Amino acid sequence: MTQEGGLIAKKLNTFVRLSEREQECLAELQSTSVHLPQGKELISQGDRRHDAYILQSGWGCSFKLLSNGGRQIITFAIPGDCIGLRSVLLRTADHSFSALTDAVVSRVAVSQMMSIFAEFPHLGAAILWATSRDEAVVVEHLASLGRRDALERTAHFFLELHDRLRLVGLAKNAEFACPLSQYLLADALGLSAIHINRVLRQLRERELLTFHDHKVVVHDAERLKALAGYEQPEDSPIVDRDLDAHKHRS
Amino acid sequence: MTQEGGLIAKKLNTFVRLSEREQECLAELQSTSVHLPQGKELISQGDRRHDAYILQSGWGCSFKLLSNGGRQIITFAIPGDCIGLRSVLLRTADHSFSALTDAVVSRVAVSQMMSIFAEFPHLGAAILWATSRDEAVVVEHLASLGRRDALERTAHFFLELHDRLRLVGLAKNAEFACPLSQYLLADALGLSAIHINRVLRQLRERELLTFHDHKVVVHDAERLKALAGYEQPEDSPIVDRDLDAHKHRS
DNA sequence: CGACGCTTTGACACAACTCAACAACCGTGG
DNA sequence: CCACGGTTGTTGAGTTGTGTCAAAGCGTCG
Repeated sequence: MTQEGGLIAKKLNTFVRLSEREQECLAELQSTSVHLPQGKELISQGDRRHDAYILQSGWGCSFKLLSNGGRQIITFAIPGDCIGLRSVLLRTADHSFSALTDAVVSRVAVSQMMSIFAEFPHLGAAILWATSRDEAVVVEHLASLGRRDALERTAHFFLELHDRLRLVGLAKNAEFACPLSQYLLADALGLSAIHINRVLRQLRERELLTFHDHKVVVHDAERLKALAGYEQPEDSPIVDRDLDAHKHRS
Repeated sequence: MTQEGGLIAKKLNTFVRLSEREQECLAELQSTSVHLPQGKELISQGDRRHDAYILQSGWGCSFKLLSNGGRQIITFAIPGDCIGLRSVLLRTADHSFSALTDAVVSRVAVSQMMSIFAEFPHLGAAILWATSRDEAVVVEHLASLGRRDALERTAHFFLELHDRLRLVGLAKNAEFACPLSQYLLADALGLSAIHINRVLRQLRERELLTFHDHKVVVHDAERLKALAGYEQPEDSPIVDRDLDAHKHRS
């Protein structure tokens, strides 16, 4: 509910309860905001060194351009997500990021990130948790591309997106706004746009899910989950004792 | 060359030069070693809480079992790799890990990991770098599954594996030992074992690469890279100044 | 020796791709 | 106001890459 510290604070609070000072630290990180027009490329594959960002509002996507002419979207970024955190330590960016809608981001320098770990290890751990969760999403995505057919894959994608949006309060129970085109879905799911269209029709005809007019409606979550082989992630907070264990050692 | 600190030290040294004390710290982490027989499952999908490990010798793989009966191998682990580091903070393991050959690992508790970040931030950053690099591999893998055909995908896989093995000194210039079966390749590359066989034959007939008798020989690296659209990762060390920047701030 | 795991090959089936055409829906400018 | 081009969505017909099924070859090991 509290917006102090932005949507990322809301997300991290799911993991560990953040103290006043940690909330403030998060809020400070996001004090300067940059506006990105739709289509703007924030990070480009091959950039020599880049910062990380926190997405305040709008949607984006990180993707790779392949030498065979294809494009693979790694993940869509929604408000409250960290951008480029994974690759700040790499010498060159291994992927691009661009804004899919008008968006607002806050820049976070590598040095700021390092300070957080030094001064607020608790908050640092929460950020690492969010990063782990993001990577778990990427890994699920990988499994989808490798071993699920088009229908399962598409169903799984929307269920996952739904859960992520819920974490930051951007989805109602069975419905959410979704500014993606069928071309974008295709590049994310490793299919052709034409086939995505056919799959969406099937989902609609089976009365499982509707994707229309930038809005997704889940009509039968249970059957959809069964079809996709979807397993709910566990977002319950872990006990703080686990994180602080190292203080009491040796 | 120096084996102190194990193969992981060799790998991390590519990133930043580690001090004596940091080397010692790494060596201490690996002081206790556990032997894993071939096929042993070290981490199982759904485990409630698990530690991280460092793989000393042998090969392993992390994978997901899907409800549709399929299996997707996320990544193969080779000596010097961290295992399960990505998901230590998650409440339940999102994937399994098992030993593909007889193997030796060292267990690293979460609390030990946290202490490293507190006491040896430099070393912690090096570990984060290795983690980032591993994730970059996963992301490339994702792009392969989504947007490369069977031939490109297989070629790309072997080139990447070759580079990873070189980082820990386990590959000669054009040749390396590889204890994988065609079934394992299939589950990693999202293909059927039968089709993998056809692809391998094609690579052999085109005199690009041979996979036989647990040994891979690269016959024409240049043409293979062109076919796969492979881009060499940059492993040059970044300047230490970047990492230490936060010490001199505010 | 036979049993088993892994590899290899052929014939056929099917999921997903490509090409081509058209329909709906914009915002823009005449 | 309507005509317009551009983008996105929809559908059909034919092609192709990859999966499935079946069977045989070959090491290895008990």
